Amino acid sequence: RSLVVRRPNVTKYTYVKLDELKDQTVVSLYGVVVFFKQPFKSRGTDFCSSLKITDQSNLKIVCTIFCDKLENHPKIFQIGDIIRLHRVKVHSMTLLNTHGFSVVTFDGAVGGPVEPRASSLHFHFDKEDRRIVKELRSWAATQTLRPPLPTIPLSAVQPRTYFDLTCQLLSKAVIDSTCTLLRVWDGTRCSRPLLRVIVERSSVEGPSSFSRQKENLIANVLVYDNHVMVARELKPGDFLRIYNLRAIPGASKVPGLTSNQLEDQDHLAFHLHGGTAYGRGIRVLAPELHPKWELYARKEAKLVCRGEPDTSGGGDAVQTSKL
DNA sequence: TTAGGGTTAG
Repeated sequence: RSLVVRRPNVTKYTYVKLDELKDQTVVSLYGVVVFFKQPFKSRGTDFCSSLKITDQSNLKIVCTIFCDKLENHPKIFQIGDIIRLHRVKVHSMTLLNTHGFSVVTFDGAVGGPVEPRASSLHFHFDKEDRRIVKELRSWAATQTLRPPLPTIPLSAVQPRTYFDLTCQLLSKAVIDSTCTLLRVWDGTRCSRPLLRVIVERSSVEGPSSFSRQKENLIANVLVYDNHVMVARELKPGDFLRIYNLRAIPGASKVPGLTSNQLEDQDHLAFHLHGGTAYGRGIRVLAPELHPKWELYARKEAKLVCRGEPDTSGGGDAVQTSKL
């Protein structure tokens, strides 16, 4: 009988800076995200994540990740997120994932918890990683890495603008092969009236109607083309960030029926147009990025209901669990 | 292989 002593995995990763990249080599590195697209279906067999990263060398390097499984793509939610890439290959000053590739991301906020968001089941993470993340955060804080679009609440949305929306999906409905309706809220009331979109009850996933008070808080988001297949995977109750969403006044050219075309002239609809320009896309948010719904929603419920109890039965104030 | 950032045009 023999005793097998399993040595701990002592794989030591060496991380290079972006000004140390040599063509055709396989490297591991840390960076700060300065641009990203959520994974989108390529014309080949894989999803594609397209991003640009930087570090203390101040170079900006494009990185492209092809992977057939969505969950293996980097979990990036905003400009300034920290990313760690293992085994990417340098191709004429761009990076491509290669065999054995793995990725972990972190929020970029100085002083925040260093919580790894891994895209693989097993990953290495130790004190040294913690140190590098903190170092990169501090450096990034001295740079100007503002996102091109702010994440703003519905209450601050202006017509004819593009913005990122953090919200909860309440229900969804397939409208046709190129368009899906997402009914969402973020606990704030839009300063403009919201367009109503009427769909067949049978096509709705999730509740098909809500209390009148709640309806006033629900934004109808029409997602088109390539976003339809991402929308298919979403479940009512999911917390989402929708990138490069566009607020459009008026009921014209909205597929399906709206309640009253004339009356709804100035009502806001939200369109997620086809394509991935400007990082346009949808992402389910990691739990640590879930907004503080109780605070938002309770406050809003008071404003809306003026202290009167909600009539929907479930209560409008909090929707933290699956519906 | 695929994409190779830089607004749909509903």
